[in-house]
Amino acid sequence: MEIRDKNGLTETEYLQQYRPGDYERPSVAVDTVIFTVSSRDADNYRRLPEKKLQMLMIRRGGHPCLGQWALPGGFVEPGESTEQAAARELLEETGVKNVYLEQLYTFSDPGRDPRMWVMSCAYMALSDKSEMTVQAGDDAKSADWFDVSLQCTDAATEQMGDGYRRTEQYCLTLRSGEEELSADVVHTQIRSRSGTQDSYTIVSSRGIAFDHAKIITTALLRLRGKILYTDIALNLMPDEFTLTELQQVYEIILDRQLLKAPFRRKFGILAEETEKLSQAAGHRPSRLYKRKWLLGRELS
Amino acid sequence: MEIRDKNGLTETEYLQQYRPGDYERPSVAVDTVIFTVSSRDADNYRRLPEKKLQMLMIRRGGHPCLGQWALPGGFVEPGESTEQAAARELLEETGVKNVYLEQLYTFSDPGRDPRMWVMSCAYMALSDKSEMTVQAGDDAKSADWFDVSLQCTDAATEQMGDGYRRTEQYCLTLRSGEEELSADVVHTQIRSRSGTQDSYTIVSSRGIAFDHAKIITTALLRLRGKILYTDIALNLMPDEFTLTELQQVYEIILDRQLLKAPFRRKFGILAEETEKLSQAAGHRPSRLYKRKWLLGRELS
DNA sequence: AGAATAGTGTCTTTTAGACACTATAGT
DNA sequence: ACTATAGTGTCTAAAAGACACTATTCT
Repeated sequence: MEIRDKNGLTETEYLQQYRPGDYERPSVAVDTVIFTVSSRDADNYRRLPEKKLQMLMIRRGGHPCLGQWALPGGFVEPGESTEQAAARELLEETGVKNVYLEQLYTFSDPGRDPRMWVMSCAYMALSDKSEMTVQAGDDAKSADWFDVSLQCTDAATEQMGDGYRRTEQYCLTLRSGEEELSADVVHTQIRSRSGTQDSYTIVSSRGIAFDHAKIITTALLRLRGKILYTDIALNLMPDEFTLTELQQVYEIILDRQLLKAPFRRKFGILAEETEKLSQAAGHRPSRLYKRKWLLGRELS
Repeated sequence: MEIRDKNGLTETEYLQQYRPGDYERPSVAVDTVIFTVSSRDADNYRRLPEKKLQMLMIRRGGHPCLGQWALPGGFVEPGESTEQAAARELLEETGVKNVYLEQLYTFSDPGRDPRMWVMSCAYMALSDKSEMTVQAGDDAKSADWFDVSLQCTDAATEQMGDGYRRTEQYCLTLRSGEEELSADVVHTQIRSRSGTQDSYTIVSSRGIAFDHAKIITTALLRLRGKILYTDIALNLMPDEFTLTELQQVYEIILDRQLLKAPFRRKFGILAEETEKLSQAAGHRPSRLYKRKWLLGRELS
């Protein structure tokens, strides 16, 4: 680079003399919503085990939000990307590694952390290992899997002169043994010619730290949307699985029943037959499948 | 809050005595890819004007990347969200306001800015006002609209033991009068049971500052995907437009021709008839439409 | 035998793709 | 009359939805 700026400096010279200003900078954290699917045997020996969507939360051992549950996460360190930070924090705080990780959204509302200016670059992780070594972190923290349920309790659209405003109310519930956390989150969309506004507002949050109910809701809605046109759901499956299990995973994520035949036509291409059959079912055994990669193609 | 932590402090007391640590923090910038559609009259009086997809770039007046072109953007200030920062910078640097704005991705590779640790929370904006008051910013900066073209020049998928690696090579070209900027960007996807990696790499960049070629490519691919199942393309249209114009916008974004009848069946529901007809065409005039809001529903 | 799930066949409806045909203003 | 676009009709192929039927294992 031989170009010189108005002070007569080349780029190399400029960089050598460059001193960062001392304006205020935000802290940048990463927080990860990590989903898994658990199986619990049914009461009836004939029936298939019941599946549940679960996510990992960590109990806070200090202020703020002491005693509440937060997403695994932490601050990004110099020299690493947010993605590396998310993977590192997941490993440090919970022992989880080798998972599917995708950037979700960056939350930056001023005041989302009462201590100081903190942005959170949120990630969504998917993993099949229900029996992961979830090791508690350092001080008085404990990690636990929570059953997740997100229900749309109300939705309304009102026309405005030049556009509309739509509000969707969601009730998020997390359950783990005794513990029951919940939050009401309202998603407001305003659309008009003069702009757009999309905001999630936490109406009430019982036991969920910071704005993490917002992050979890965003992750769940993203997951619901994406399993219909990508193969990410396969990251939730073990090495070998039956097509019925795959369908159950879709059903708990979408929170609705699907028909067997059309499901197999559409999503069967994500799986490849093995020679094996499921063992010791109280009924006809089922063929086991393994993941078939889409090789960059899209679904449907 | 009456709960006390291990030091016996309540949350209020804790927050009062809290002092942020002096660990290193990144600067956080916002950068916005703003797209518009321009019309240029054809040589033949009968033919429709030709449409082009355009985006706004700003010439850098200082190091680093002096003389190259960068996305409009700047640093997030205390007390504002990234979305507010993106809107503010867009207004300050280019005079553009009231546009559709959506968060794109947060770029955080260490070393993406040679001066210091800077993350960029990137936004995509869509607007119809081709005749926006694009006022140059402060020092020696100039803003200009560039015609955009993104072509996939090569794609390959190679199977790996337990998964695959796919690489897609894109050639991005930006043209404005004399100025021609271009970059080759490779999108690599690695998928396997033990994780996922998605990276954009800038192979070469001619005239585009920092990693902005990456951001632009991401925005274009997002736009291509989203116009097929949302109504965001309507943000690129003026108040009144013909269905052929709408189709042209889809065609320049997708970079392929569409058939008229199926296009109207699928996307015609995004528009509402007016009484007016287009004027002074060298052929049969066409009905003008205005935007019809989807009211939160999905397309197709 | 009976219960529960596994797996497939097929009918209908909807949507996408392709193409041809008619309509209409301006020169 | 001719040109270029406007707008619609319709045939075909593919995909989605719904449901019924057969198959198989365990108790």
